[in-house]
Amino acid sequence: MKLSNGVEWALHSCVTLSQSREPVPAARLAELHGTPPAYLAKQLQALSRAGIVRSTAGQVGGYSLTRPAAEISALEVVRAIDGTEPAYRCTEIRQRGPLALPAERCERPCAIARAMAAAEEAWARALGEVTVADLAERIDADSGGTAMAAVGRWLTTTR
Amino acid sequence: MKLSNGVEWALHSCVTLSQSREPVPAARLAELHGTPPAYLAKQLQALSRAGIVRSTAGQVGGYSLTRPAAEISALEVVRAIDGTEPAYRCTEIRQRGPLALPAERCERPCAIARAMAAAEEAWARALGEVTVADLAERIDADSGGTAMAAVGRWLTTTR
DNA sequence: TAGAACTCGGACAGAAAATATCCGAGATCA
DNA sequence: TGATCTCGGATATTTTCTGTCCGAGTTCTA
Repeated sequence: MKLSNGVEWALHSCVTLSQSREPVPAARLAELHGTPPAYLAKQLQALSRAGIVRSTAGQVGGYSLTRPAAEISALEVVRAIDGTEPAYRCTEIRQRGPLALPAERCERPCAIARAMAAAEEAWARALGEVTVADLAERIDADSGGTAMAAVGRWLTTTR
Repeated sequence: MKLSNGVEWALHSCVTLSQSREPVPAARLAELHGTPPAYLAKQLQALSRAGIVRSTAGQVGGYSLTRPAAEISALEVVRAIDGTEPAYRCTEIRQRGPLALPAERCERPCAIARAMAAAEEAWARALGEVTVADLAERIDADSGGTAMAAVGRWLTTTR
C-alpha cells in the first residue's frame, strides 16, 4: 500500500494557495516546493478536475482555491490525486474453486472485505476531519508563527 | 493507494489454514482458492518470513499456522505481504526551495505528515482488532454455519 | 540404507502503473 | 493586432507489481 508521491505536493500546494488571494502559476509553486514543474502541473490539473482549485489562463493566470481553506478537507485532496477506489478490492475468491458459493448467496460482501472496508473508513474519517486551514495553522504554529507570513510575502514580492 | 492483490489470498489462506491441524501444501491452497499456484507460493513465503505460518518440507509437508488463529491479527497478515512502510512518506518539502527551513528546526515531523500518520494509525488499529479466528467465524456465520466445516472436510478427504 | 517423490525457497521474465516530460490551445495584456 | 504567458492533454522512461521457473532440502517407501 503506497500513496502516490504527488499527494504530498498537492497538500503543500493547497496550503500555499490558502495564503494568496491572487492566482499562483504552477511554475511558481514548483519553485517554492522544489519539485519538477511539469509533473506538479499534472497534479494541479487533477485538483482542478476535482473542483478544489480553479485555473485561470493568461498572463496573470495561475491556480487558486475555489473555496475557503476551512471548507477543504485533506481527504478531498488525497482522493483527487490518488483516486476514489478503495485500496482493498475483493475479487470474490469465495465464488471460485471446488467449494465455490453460488452468486445468489453472495449479496453481502465477504467478511474479509467488510473488515478491510471498515479499516479504510476509519482512515477516511480521520482525514476528513482535518482541513487545509488546520494544516496551515499547525505548520505556522510549528514555525513559531512566521512560516505562513513568509509564504504570503514571497508570493507577492517575487512577482 | 492500492493494496497488493496477494493480501486477499493471504488472508483467505490463513482462514483456511485455521481449519486444518495438518500442514497444507501451497498447491492445495491455490486449487481451493482458484489462484495462480506459483504466485500464491510467493505470498506464503512472505507469511513464513513474518513468522505467521510454518513451512514443512517433504512428502506430507505444507504450511500451517504457528499460533492459534485467535492470536493472529489481520494487521499482521497485511503487513507481512504489503510491508511495514507507511503509505505516506514525507520527503521534507519544507527543507527545500527558497523558504527552506534549517534541519535543526525540523525535529518534529511536518504537520501534514502527522495528519497522514494519524489516519494510518486509525486504519491499523481497526485491522489490529480483528483476528483470523474472527474472520473464520464471520465467514461461517454468513454461510449459515456450513462453510468452515466444508473446508475442513475438503482438506482431509481429497488427499 | 538407498532411491524416489514431494515439498519449499529464491532467482528470473513480462505486464502494469507511476514518474517525468514535451508541445499545442486558449486567454490576457501591451 | 501581436506577443507573451498561462493551462491542458498526449507522449517516453523508470519503477513496481504480477506471474513463472528451476534448484535445494526433506520425508517416506522399497
